[in-house]
Amino acid sequence: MHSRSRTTIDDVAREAKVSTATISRYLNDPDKVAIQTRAVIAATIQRLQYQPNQAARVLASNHNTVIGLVVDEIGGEFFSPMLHGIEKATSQHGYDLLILSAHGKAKVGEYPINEHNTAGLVVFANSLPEAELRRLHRIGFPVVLLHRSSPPDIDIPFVTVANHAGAREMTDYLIEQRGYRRIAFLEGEAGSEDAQTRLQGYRDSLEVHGLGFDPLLIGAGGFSEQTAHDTVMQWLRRGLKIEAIFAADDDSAIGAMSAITERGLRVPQDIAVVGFDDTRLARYLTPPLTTVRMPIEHAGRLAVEHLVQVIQTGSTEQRTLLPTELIIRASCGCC
Amino acid sequence: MHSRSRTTIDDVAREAKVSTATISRYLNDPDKVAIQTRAVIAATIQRLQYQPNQAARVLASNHNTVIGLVVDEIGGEFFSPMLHGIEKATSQHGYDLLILSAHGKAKVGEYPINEHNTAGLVVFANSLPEAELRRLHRIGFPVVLLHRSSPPDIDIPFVTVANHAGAREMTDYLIEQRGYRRIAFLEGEAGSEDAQTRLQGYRDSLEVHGLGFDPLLIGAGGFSEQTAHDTVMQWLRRGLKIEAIFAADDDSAIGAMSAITERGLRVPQDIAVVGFDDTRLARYLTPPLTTVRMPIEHAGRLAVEHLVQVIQTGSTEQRTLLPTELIIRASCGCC
DNA sequence: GTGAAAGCGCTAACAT
DNA sequence: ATGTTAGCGCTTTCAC
Repeated sequence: MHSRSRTTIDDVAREAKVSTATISRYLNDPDKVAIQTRAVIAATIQRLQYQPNQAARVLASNHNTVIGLVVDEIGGEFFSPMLHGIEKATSQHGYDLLILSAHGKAKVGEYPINEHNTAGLVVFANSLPEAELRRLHRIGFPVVLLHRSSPPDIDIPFVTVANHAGAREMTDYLIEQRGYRRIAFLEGEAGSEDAQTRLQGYRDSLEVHGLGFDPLLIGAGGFSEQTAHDTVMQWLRRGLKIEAIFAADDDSAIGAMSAITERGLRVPQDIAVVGFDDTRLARYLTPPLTTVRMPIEHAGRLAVEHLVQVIQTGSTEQRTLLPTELIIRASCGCC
Repeated sequence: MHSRSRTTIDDVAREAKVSTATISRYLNDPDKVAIQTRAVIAATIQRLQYQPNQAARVLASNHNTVIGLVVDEIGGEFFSPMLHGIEKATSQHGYDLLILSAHGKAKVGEYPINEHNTAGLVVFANSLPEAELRRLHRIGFPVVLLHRSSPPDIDIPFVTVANHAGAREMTDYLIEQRGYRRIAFLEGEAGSEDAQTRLQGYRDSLEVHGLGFDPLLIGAGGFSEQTAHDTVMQWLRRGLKIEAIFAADDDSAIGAMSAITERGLRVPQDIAVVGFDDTRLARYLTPPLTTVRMPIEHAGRLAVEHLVQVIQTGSTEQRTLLPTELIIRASCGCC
């Protein structure tokens, strides 16, 4: 453990021959201090290498400039742009960023980032259990949800994307433009709202087109290359008849493609594959991946901006649904 | 701003009819509290939805479990695996992670994450100026550098990869196995030690093979797809004769490849391209990218583990140099 | 096993 | 413009 730092505000005050209050003023609003005094203090701080103790400042002022981000696990193609957007917006607004990977680690009421060390929280998907969300909401603490909506009976602002419309559009396209009938779906992670909504979009499209829903055509993708690969491998071994695979995200689309290729089949001639997200990888795949583009970075930025608004004004847009866009490349058999 | 939280340790103490000291003991070491008292306290905490104030705990105990990570900007293919490694190791050792994107924002002595709110720091590349590094070192604060070495006259532990050997090996391969003579090099970011060391590895290989060093064959890559693209475009327009391009990282290799393709040339038949890092994208490119694999995630994990060791025991390995590995794919013209 | 009380380093009235 | 002082919420001796 690090020993207590030697230099405190008292040391500086003593050396500069002023009171601690003046040092504090200098730190928080230099204009309130005479210009000559300012110079003396600056020199003393420099000489003593004084570093204000944040914990003490927060405690005394009940005011802090840290924005917390709760995620479950950092990984996959998805996180990089999201973090980038969040980080940029955070520093633009003069806040620091505290990232917690919750991993479902703590019990409710035991999260190491909460109302005491942050000014507000961006909560990704279901990285926090609903009980903790409710507790935060009850005490009026600023929270913005990202990639999930608010529990129905309370109203926490959220930023998410049009998953249902995107999935619906993609499926419509596969049916109407490409003429596929037997379209399999690789589900996302259990419990993920994104995952569930995309599945619903797919099902609704099938229904509208009078195509029966076949449970055999639904498999686990887990937002993971490996999981998707294994599922598709099984389908293929069993000789399941499939014309196209709609993967709930690009990572699982990659897994699907590699499984198909390994079985000696071709994408899209034998089986078409499409994804969701349009991560950076998508256009580099062979064939390039048809997918639904999500404004990942933008969503991250918006979440922070809304949070800052809540922190500063007490309120913000309740619900933000960002549009998606169909990106047609070769993997769907269009060209 | 969030108003002060309603429930404090005093409230709990009063309601539970014990002293604050007992609550504190319960929080820090329940065994020191009688079992019946424990139950009462637990119930009271639950009922009052009490959340200990971290700032106050840190202040009073001078002890915290946050590990700080300083980066300059989150983005690119590189960060995702690095953060993943860091995050995993951090939580495995029971610490929380505070990430600061420094962006060269603060003056020395003004960093929002320092000895007061963290138990130690992992500092990525040159996200912190040397003066701050020296200050931290002077006060004996635990720091581990990642992807840079220690300033020569002091000894801060660091974890980095064998950039020189990797670049050297790659260049040797291009010359000896592929027979290229005119090999251009796309430099990395100015000031980056990784960048500089890779360039040196390239130059040393040329020299050993009796190939003169041609300054015209060195261009800006900036660890960026765009920068590299522009540089290569210029080279091509000027009709510079090049057999191969060694990009200082995979991102810039992608830019090089797209510039070549846009000019109607082929990789590798007309110009070979190789990169450095082996990010996830590399194998999906067309053609797949020959590159130098770096254990990015592992390096991140190690940095944290060494830091934890410093925090807990006061010392650790001074220098860790992780090996790289040549990954031969099609972009170098091998197949 | 538990309580009383003195801080931790700083801020924010309130004085002067 | 500057000093005095009472906390912020918690931990930690030292008694009992």
